[in-house]
Amino acid sequence: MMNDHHPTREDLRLPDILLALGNPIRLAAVKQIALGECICSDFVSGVSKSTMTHHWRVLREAGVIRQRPEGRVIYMSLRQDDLEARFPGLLSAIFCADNGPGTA
Amino acid sequence: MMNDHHPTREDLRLPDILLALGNPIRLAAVKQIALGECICSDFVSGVSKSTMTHHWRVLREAGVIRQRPEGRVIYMSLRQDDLEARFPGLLSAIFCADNGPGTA
DNA sequence: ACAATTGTACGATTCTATCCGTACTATCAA
DNA sequence: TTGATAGTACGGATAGAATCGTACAATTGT
Repeated sequence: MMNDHHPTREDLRLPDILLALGNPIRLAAVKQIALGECICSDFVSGVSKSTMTHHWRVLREAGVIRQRPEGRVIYMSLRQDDLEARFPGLLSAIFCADNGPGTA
Repeated sequence: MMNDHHPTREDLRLPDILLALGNPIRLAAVKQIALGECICSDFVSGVSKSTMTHHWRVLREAGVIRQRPEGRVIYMSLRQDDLEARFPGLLSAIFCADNGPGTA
């Protein structure tokens, strides 16, 4: 069973969010989720399934994404409203940016 | 002697910058530097001098700050222009934000 | 009921971060 | 030249992150 703890909006902490996004795999994952709700297996990363489970957990526990189990899949979405409320402009700055060399 | 490598503007990488800022001590340090150029010993963190040296290095190598040795001190400043050029709006989003619980 | 699919849980390993103390270098002032 | 100051370098301890494989659980289709 999925440990489905999501922090409340008030409990979001900026350092945790920056740390969660400060990993190339997670940043890429979040960018993809930002384009539309998706399930775990939509994301191709080169790491194993269990490693991705770990990354999804980090993102969820930092409050970046929401996981919604439905049937045998888990839909993931960006917590855009919560993040915008607490850290205005942060997501758009991150998504608009060119990540830099070696981060394609 | 200080290892004074600073990445060029083009070499800045978003994940590295987010990772560098995703630490409460470094985030606080950067917020203070953003208020004006300062020297290492201006910053009171509760950790030792050598630990702060480590944090300054992480910030410098990520390209967040610039270190300018002068006499026996090192002036530190935010690389605001470079960061704004590469990641528009990122710094202001981070500095305007309320970090959240337990991050006073 | 059975098999396939989707993802988690757990343990192990490896790598990286954080942190400290001590020793050192460089600069400045007396 | 001697001493104080500002910071780095290095080695080591501890803790945390990333990764994998295997085993498991839940759901769905046959």
